[in-house]
Amino acid sequence: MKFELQYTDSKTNARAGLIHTDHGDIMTPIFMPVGTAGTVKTVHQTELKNDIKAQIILGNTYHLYLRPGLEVLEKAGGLHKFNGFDRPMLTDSGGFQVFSLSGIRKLREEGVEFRSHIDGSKHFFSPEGVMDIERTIGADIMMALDECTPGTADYDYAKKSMEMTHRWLDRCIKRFNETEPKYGYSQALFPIVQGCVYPDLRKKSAEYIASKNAEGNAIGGLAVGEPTEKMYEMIEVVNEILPKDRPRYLMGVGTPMNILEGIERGVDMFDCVMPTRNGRNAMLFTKKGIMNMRNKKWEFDFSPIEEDGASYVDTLYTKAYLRHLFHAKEFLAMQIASIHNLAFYLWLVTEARQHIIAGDFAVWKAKTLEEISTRL
RNA sequence: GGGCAAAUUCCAGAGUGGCCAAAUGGGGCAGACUGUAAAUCUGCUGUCUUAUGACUUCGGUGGUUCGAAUCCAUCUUUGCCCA
Repeated sequence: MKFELQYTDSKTNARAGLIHTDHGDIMTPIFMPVGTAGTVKTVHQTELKNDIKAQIILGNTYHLYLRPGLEVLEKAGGLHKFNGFDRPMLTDSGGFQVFSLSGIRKLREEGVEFRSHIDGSKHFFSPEGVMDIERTIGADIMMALDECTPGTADYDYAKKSMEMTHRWLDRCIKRFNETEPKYGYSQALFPIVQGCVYPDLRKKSAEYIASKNAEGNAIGGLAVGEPTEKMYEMIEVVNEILPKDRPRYLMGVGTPMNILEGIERGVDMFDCVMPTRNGRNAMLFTKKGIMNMRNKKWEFDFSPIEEDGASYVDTLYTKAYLRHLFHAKEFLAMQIASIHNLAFYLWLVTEARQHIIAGDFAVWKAKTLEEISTRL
């Protein structure tokens, strides 16, 4: 993997760049659709590529390890061959599941033990084991195993958690360096900054992560219960330290507004379940604002979903029809909403990139932020 | 023609003297969702601009009772059975 920083905005920290991988290039800033179980829910790979114009998608170590399991993935020849998506992929390590599945896991220095959410069976994830799993999945970018600390953690907990994440990182790096990719293309390893909402911890973590000289760096443990302003503050503290010549990945974030704020603060990569999950739950993000497609107000609105929308579904279908599909609980509703939202997110970051290059990012951002935040 | 059973809030359907504006499910209305245990979850859903408040409802009418969706009489409608 190689990162090429192409433009830096003169008034903000926004950047435009290019990530080269063996599965193709990624223009940054970029949004990466989340495909936890080897699929971006309800969306075909052809739609992902041609309509949404996704340049890279995510997979998840915990989920793919449990199902379909490593034997299937290895015999398939890796996740790219298995799911038919031939563009870059990134796998999360299971660090987020330490947070989201906190009720069914035990954490210790050695690693984390999960009770499978599927059948209750026990599975131990060590940093070394996670590297092995990610090698088998074969994503272009592998994430180090971390503890995603809740945004509400107290200082002592956040400090201890961060320190363990650092020790886990060293073990990840060691194993990563001792092993080879399995399918003939290269894989990069991204470490993850933690430190909760505490600036001194974030600073310390960013320095530690930066010292590892990784091909790219991630900021984790944000948008997990802390106030949004704290999140922005932490991004600023961290990006002050993370190397400028490597991509910066803000994990799990976020709303379209969060993404613009992140870009302005020098973040290059984003992922979030919001466009797909909220889409499945009838929430649409558009250039003019946010719509709840279940609302009665759309009942007789036969105008296109979005006049100048980013994908074909926007003009192929009307608001009234999409509302009908949601009320009838038809699968197509979720498909349309997911394609629409993802296409919107990709449009947003592509547009941001163009304005960074054009030199008017700040002006564009201020105007866009207001428009897309409106409640329709 | 005779006998039996039933009619409940938008729908289905509990409730058979006070704790009933009435369970539950559906439907409807709105909200939430941030490295996906989520096609999920939450709230509201008789009227009164707020209610631990008032008022109007349980096929119609008339009774019994301190009090009725619940008991009685009668009418209407529906279903089943016998002719």
